[in-house]
Amino acid sequence: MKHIADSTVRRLSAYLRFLEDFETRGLTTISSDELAKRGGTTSAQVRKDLSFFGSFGKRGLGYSVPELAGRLREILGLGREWKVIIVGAGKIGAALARHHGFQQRGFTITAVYDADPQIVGLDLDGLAVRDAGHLERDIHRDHPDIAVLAVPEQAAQAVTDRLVRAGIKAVLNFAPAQLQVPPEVTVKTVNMAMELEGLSFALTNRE
Amino acid sequence: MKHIADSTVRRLSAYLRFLEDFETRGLTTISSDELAKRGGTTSAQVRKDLSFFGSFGKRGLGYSVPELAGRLREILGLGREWKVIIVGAGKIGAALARHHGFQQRGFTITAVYDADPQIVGLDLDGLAVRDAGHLERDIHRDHPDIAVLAVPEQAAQAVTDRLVRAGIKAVLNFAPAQLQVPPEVTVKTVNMAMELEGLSFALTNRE
DNA sequence: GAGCGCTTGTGAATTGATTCACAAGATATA
DNA sequence: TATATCTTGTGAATCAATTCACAAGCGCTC
Ligand SMILES: NC(=O)c1ccc[n+]([C@@H]2O[C@H](COP(=O)([O-])OP(=O)(O)OC[C@H]3O[C@@H](n4cnc5c(N)ncnc54)[C@H](O)[C@@H]3O)[C@@H](O)[C@H]2O)c1
Ligand SMILES: NC(=O)c1ccc[n+]([C@@H]2O[C@H](COP(=O)([O-])OP(=O)(O)OC[C@H]3O[C@@H](n4cnc5c(N)ncnc54)[C@H](O)[C@@H]3O)[C@@H](O)[C@H]2O)c1
Repeated sequence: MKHIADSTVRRLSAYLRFLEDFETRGLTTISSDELAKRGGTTSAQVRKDLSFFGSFGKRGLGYSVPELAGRLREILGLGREWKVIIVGAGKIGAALARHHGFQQRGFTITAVYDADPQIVGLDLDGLAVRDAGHLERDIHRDHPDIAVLAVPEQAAQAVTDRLVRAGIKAVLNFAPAQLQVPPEVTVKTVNMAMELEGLSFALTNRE
Repeated sequence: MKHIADSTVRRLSAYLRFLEDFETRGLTTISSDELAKRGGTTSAQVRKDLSFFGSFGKRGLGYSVPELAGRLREILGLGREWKVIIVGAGKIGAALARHHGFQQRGFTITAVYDADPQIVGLDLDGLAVRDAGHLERDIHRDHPDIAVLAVPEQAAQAVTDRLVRAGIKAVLNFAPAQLQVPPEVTVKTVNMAMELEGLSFALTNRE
């Protein structure tokens, strides 16, 4: 398959969210223009994004809301359950573990780990924090798909190396670090400090 | 000034982080190539990024670490304190309020708000959660620079409208919503569901 | 079933970002 | 002062993403 840009995937994800909203409001068809308005883009962009994967619309009519939603779920790989583990049960890790919004898109948090004996064993809305020493054993046994990294910056690379060695192929990283991984592993980093600095730049260099 | 791409600003932010690391390790000069290796980019990219703002290096030598760090702080607007308020003191809002990592870059959390009377008054590491009803009054009085939005999706647009009307010009949004704001307001959205879906896509469409 | 209004799908054109490649400046050495 | 070595700064070239623009398809009406 042709290479798909990251920005395209993000927009597909946004389109799906809008479609689900339209679906609950009982609408059955939608045009690329309505979808674009909702997502702050253009109708040509919407059609181009979809065209990488096939043609899902009807000329003169638009797209069937449930059909397009289904296609997008398929494209994004949301037709199955993904097992997610969280490493680091501190402030951000605990907030994520107790967030139930990911479940509805098929991301199930199956385990949470920490290295601090004070934290191991704590209950996070029904999930007991496990000992990070058992990470490898558990990964070999349970085969989680995605690891969320919520440990301090200094520990981030070392924990990543352990995860990768144990077979993890996808990491969502919250530490403000540029992680080194082999090419078959995908990392997405959420760097809040960087976002704040982007705002600082915008406020400073407003013309 | 010429328009600067978002991706450029993010890289500048990353360079600054590396420079600070080099600084603590006692290094005094660095080449664009070393900076590039550390940030997973190329030396030409580093030099091009910097060239938008001036020429800070010495041919044959590289860049002075403390000087370049200073210039980057200036460019990013980090030479001052930014007052940040957090709206929504739930799981994610509380985690952010209790995170002390933003302070060292000059982002001071000055207040946290919530609409739930059960939550108003709670102490978050020394910050008392204020009543969201006082948002406008407090913004007029304290002039915060940046608002972090950590309220449920359904409340996000309404709260944003209130913030914008009260004069806020920069918003860091954690709700999975595409916020509508006038052009003089900058919004950055951290959408974790979208990041997870990006990983799902990568795992599914691996060639 | 011809004509009209609407919207898709997609090559072509354009705009934007990254990479190339090299002249020119800086230091060091003799 | 001449020469060798290194690395910047930047136009030009390439690569990538977005926008344009329009032929073609679909449904509706008469
Ligand atoms: N809290 C926030 O709002 C926030 C915001 C932005 C970025 N971050 C980043 O997220 C990461 C976590 O932040 P936090 O505020 O949750 O910190 P925290 O100190 O509250 O939590 C970190 C947890 O990781 C655990 N840990 C340390 N080493 C470990 C290891 N090797 N294996 C397993 N667990 C380990 C610690 O015991 C601790 O419980 C940091 O990198 C931080 O910079 C946090
Ligand atoms: N917790 C997470 O890990 C996580 C992850 C991804 C995204 N998010 C998003 O972040 C947002 C907050 O999530 P959360 O898990 O912290 O939810 P939460 O329910 O724990 O907290 C939300 C808080 O906002 C407050 N609130 C509601 N309306 C308000 C208003 N009008 N003014 C001020 N405060 C108001 C509520 O009282 C509550 O305390 C949501 O949009 C969620 O989708 C959270």
